[in-house]
Amino acid sequence: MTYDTVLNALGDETRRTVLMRLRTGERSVAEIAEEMPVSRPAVSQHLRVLKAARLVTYRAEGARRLYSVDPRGLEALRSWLDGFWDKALGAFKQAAEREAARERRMR
Amino acid sequence: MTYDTVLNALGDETRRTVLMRLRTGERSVAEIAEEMPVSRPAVSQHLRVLKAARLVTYRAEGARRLYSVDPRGLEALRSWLDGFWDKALGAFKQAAEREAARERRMR
DNA sequence: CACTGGCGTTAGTCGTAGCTTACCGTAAGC
DNA sequence: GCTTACGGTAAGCTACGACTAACGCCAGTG
Repeated sequence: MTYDTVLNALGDETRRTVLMRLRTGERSVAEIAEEMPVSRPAVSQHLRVLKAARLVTYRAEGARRLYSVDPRGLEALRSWLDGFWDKALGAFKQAAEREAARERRMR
Repeated sequence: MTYDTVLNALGDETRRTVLMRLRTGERSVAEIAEEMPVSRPAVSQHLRVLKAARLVTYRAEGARRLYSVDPRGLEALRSWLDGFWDKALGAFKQAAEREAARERRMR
């Protein structure tokens, strides 16, 4: 839902590789699992977490479910990152100026 | 060092709040810990992970260590996000076109 | 030189996330 | 109808990671 759900989801290595597989196009659960060292139910559980974070979606095609990347989760992460960057910019400036002052004293 | 170290570090809620505290300026370990529900050693361990991910730095001031945000980790995360976005863009387009085609069939 | 405060480190406990096995529902094909 | 693929769910186990407690180190102060 929010950015912290996204970061929790992306905190796991296996989930990231699942997401990588989907980067080039949609795939079924079995297709994802067979090129990974984990079982199919494990992939299914990871997909549930990724879906809750709005990082993936699926469309049903018969009994199969074709998963693909959902841009909304990435968008949430990006906006959080931008906001954090702006807020922290002042602190960076302070540090840079303090560093510059120290340099002047050294000289 | 790379983006996955950053994502592993940001995957923990406590580490994110530590980073939030540092967003407004540099602080010592004790200062961070006293406004959090965890002990000082716990904060210290989280700071070590954040430091390995280039998300924080510190400067020694006597026996104290004043931690502040390190832009390099955020930069690594941003470039990864941008790259992923570009790679996945093709897949988004495909999905959008398929959706549009389905809409036309429905009509 | 003691001594105190501020941090880091280690050892060890404990909770939880991730994995597997097994089971159940569902959709298509015979 | 029965059977065969596909996938989500439940139960259980294991292992990793987060936390605390105790100890040790270094810098400043008397």
